Amino acid sequence: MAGGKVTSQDVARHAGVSQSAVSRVFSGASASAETAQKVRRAAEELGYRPNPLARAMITGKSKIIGLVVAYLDNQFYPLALEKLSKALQDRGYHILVFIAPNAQGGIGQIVQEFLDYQVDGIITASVGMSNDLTLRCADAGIPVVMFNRGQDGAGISTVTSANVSGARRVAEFLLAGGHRRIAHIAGWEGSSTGRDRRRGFVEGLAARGAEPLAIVEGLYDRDTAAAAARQLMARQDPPDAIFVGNDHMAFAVMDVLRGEMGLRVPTDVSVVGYDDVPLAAWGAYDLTTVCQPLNRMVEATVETLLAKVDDPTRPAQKIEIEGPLILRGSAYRPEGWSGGSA
Amino acid sequence: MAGGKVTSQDVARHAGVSQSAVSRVFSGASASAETAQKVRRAAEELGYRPNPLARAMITGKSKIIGLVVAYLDNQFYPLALEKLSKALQDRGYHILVFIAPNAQGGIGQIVQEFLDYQVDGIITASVGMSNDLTLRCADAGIPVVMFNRGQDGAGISTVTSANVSGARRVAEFLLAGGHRRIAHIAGWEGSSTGRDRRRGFVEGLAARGAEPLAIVEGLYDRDTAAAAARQLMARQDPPDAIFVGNDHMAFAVMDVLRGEMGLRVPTDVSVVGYDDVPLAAWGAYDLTTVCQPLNRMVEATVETLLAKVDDPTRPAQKIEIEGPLILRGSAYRPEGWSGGSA
DNA sequence: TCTGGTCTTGCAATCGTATGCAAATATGGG
DNA sequence: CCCATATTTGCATACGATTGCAAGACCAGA
Repeated sequence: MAGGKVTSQDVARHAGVSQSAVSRVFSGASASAETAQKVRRAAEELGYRPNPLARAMITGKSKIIGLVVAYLDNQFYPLALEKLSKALQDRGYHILVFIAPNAQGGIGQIVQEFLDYQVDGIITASVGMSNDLTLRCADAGIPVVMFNRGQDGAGISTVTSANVSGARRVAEFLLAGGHRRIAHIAGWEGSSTGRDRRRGFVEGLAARGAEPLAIVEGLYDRDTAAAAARQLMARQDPPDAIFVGNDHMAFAVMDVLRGEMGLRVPTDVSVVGYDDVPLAAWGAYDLTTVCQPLNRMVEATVETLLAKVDDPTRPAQKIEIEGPLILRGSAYRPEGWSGGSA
Repeated sequence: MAGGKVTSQDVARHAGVSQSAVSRVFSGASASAETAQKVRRAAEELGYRPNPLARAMITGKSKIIGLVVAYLDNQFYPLALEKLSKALQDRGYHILVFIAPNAQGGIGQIVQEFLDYQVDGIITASVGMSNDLTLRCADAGIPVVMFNRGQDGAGISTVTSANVSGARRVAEFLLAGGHRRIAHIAGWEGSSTGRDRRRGFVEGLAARGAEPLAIVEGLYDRDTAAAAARQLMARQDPPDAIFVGNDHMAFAVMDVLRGEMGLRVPTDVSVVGYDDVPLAAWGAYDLTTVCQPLNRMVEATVETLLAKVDDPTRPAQKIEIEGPLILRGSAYRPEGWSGGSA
């Protein structure tokens, strides 16, 4: 209890066994019941805890997972961070977190530091990795899972929601609501989510013989999205519905429509978002949106990652999870729409 | 470039020097210019990077800071996490993050694991630590700074904003605005911020010969705050102004007032929050609130912590930072009020 | 050229644990 | 009761760095 550091040596002496015996007891290797008993007892009395760093040096396993996150101002990611963290904590892992800098090159730096610390695996949340980086990780035997971001190339595991079909459902929903001038404020085209949602939306309209009034880039950024909204509404034929690439931008759009332009939502314009962050359910926005099933995405991410930590020969997986359309007050709700099943 | 791990031994061989020479070059110890040159070159060619775990074992310094965060659904904390993280990254530190479980005992567990990993310091964001825990850390020689949470007892450093004076200013502001029935939905009384804001508010009113209409606990929780708002407005003499213990709860209160009860803010009721999270500036809420100067708080936190990491003999500090009242549209703004200087 | 001092450098021990190997002990079958 | 086999245990080494110590290299002054 007192003093600083108790080592396995100390425990060994106290228990009258060898240091290797202590090590074996704590690393789960075989040991007689009697020895285990003595060791545990001695450890208890001395307040011994195995040193994970020393352990990591030998085994190569640090019980640390590296996590890179980018946009913490979008409420979706703090939540993802929270749930990922908890899920990993529950399984005895720890999290080394990096906030990704905007600079593109920065991610390489970060991965390198992860490798330095011998993390057992890496999760990137909405952050892209170049191919040579993924290669470096594979080379070092460190599994990577990309969360909420798809990536071509067979080497890398990804977990996303079903963005194409989700966006397609939005298109159907808005058409069914009688809207005829439907615009889209898209996410960043450099991200798979941005591209997929856009594609699903266009396909959904096309399947019913319609096409978008306009598509403007929103870059997942509030200011850009707000500007996009102003641009759309300044047209001679302004949209009667806007599908926005995520909730974070949708809030900005609603602020512009209602605050700056005095329009009513959904009476004048219907707005639909994507993500279903908690804020979307709050009274001030009451946003109709496609749910990304965070819990299941997190579960799948952790599952996939740890499976590959335990067995590095596992092939990469691309997991896609369906989420329902959540009907709220920001978009006209046609008769008979029940929220689109998951 | 190829293969897995390059050790200082490899570099030594490649450069034709001893392994200790390599170590000295990379740990900043003295070495002749010529040797340094050879070593760096060899390291470059082989792609060598010092192993921080091995280094930590000997020096005891891991370049890791432990960070505990609790309420990630309150926008203030993701931002704090982001800025703390960036500030520490910039100074060459890494962050081991734990999401605090609701259970009180959990924090002890977490601190223990931090100690296991030999973190160089600990930051707790809005998380309390019992005295025996702080003692354990001090005992292990690990500095702790509490962010946005005060604590009695001389042993522990804290960084907060000036909650008492901030809340006092709110009281003056609301009185100056002609409000006479002013209620308070308080934060959790178990936290210093909750207590200080409440106290400042009461003192501010008292200084002008007024007293609060009512004070209800909000526990920094949306649902609880919403219930508190309903309770207040159900009175025979409902408040004409509500000072809410933080922005996160204030949003819930506004949702109730406007959404459920059809009241207008600030015409029917003025609402003032605390924190000035980004969402407070968004059109849908446009919340008058006291700013917590996040950047300066983060700077002070990191500064204080690292100073003590470098020099463990430094005494604990209690730092308090003033923040201005931000005037927006959720509260009636009396003539001549300029926003209350910082 | 020799002496005294400062800089460099290599050797070897160390941090705390895991693990291969061989010796010792326990177990079981005939 | 003995031999073959299975477990358990301790010894010694390794992981990849840092660091005290002593020996070697170097420089300047006399």
